[in-house]
Amino acid sequence: MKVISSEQLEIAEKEADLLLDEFDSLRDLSKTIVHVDMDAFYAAVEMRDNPSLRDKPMAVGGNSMLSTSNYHARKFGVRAAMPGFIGKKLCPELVIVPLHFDKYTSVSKQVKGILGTFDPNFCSVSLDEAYLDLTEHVLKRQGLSEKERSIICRTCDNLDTNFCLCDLNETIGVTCGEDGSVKVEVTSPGVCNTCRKPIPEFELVTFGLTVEEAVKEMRCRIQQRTCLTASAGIAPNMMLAKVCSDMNKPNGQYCVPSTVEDVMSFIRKLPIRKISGIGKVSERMLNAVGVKTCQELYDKRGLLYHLYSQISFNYFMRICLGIGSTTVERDGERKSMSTERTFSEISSPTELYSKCLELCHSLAEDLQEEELKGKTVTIKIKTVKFDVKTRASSLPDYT
DNA sequence: GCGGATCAC
DNA sequence: TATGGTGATCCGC
Repeated sequence: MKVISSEQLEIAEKEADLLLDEFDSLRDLSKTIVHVDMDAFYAAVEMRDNPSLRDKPMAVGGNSMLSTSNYHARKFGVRAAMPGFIGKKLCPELVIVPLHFDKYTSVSKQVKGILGTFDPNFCSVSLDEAYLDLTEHVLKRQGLSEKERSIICRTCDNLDTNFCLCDLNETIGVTCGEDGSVKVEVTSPGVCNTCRKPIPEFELVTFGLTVEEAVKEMRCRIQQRTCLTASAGIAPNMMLAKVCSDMNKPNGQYCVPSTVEDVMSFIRKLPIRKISGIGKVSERMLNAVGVKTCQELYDKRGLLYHLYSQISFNYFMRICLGIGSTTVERDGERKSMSTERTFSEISSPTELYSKCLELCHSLAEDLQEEELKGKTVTIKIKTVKFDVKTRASSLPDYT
């Protein structure tokens, strides 16, 4: 910063303004993108299936690492990616439940089934997160009847296990009145056909024609099917939608309308850390040059132009304009595959080689499962001091 | 292509 | 007492 003159800053600002104009002229507000995010997913599944956990601070994972915590535990500062024993220190009452991956996978499948009815080309990021392009759905939605926009919901959101917890939309029928109005018909009065438990109180809810109504319907369908809540963000691009899904968490949604004015007033005050891709380190570095909000990315564009690479600078300029990707596409071919394990201290070379061989066999198996070969082999080692070193070698042929 | 780093989940 | 695993990307050589 010291050697950058005010002339250089001015020149850089002009360069930046050209780039900003270019990005601005390519701005696409024609798409409606939604980011859906299950609330405290793993913890919520465990609480659903074990009522005794519901009023306790709890986290899912192990003593070495927590994957997620429930909202009660978060009040104590217990967070994802925190070692379990630290969590216990912050909250001695903390209950730690081991991971049940198979369960999360099957719940995730149920959710994906619902997402697919809104956008068949939706793109999932992980078990609990996905992006959808609802542009098509909203167009189609204008022609949907009231019945097609109605679903059956439990009136109370309690998870009393004495009652049927199946999706009522599969056990109870909805019929259409002669005047087009919607009526509910109980086809299995009192008791659920599947689980044989009494059916709880329910009501018919009809959703409107807007994106926001569509997303409410989607979240409601997810809740009826899985007994879990989701939050969602609606915006003209993926970057903004992702930020929005966090605004009214848990069990909420937020929408940035598709106008330049709405996008700009939303992005202005937003702390840079909220943007996916800007982590702890980038935040600290940007803070150091006086950038805390997205507006300040713009204000300091002359300086950033000099301090960062072309790629990073372009990224920052797109952020301060509120521009992001408008095409949700399935990710392409995988580019790498790896296996790593953390184990207690070993220093004997024989033991280290044997550990390495184990991992090689395991990786080879994984590669064969997807019928893949690799050309660059990387070995990674972590010391007791948590130093990480990698050594890579590219082979003449795939192996 | 390599090694160090950051980031997301 | 003790801090994961996987995949992607970027930077500077």
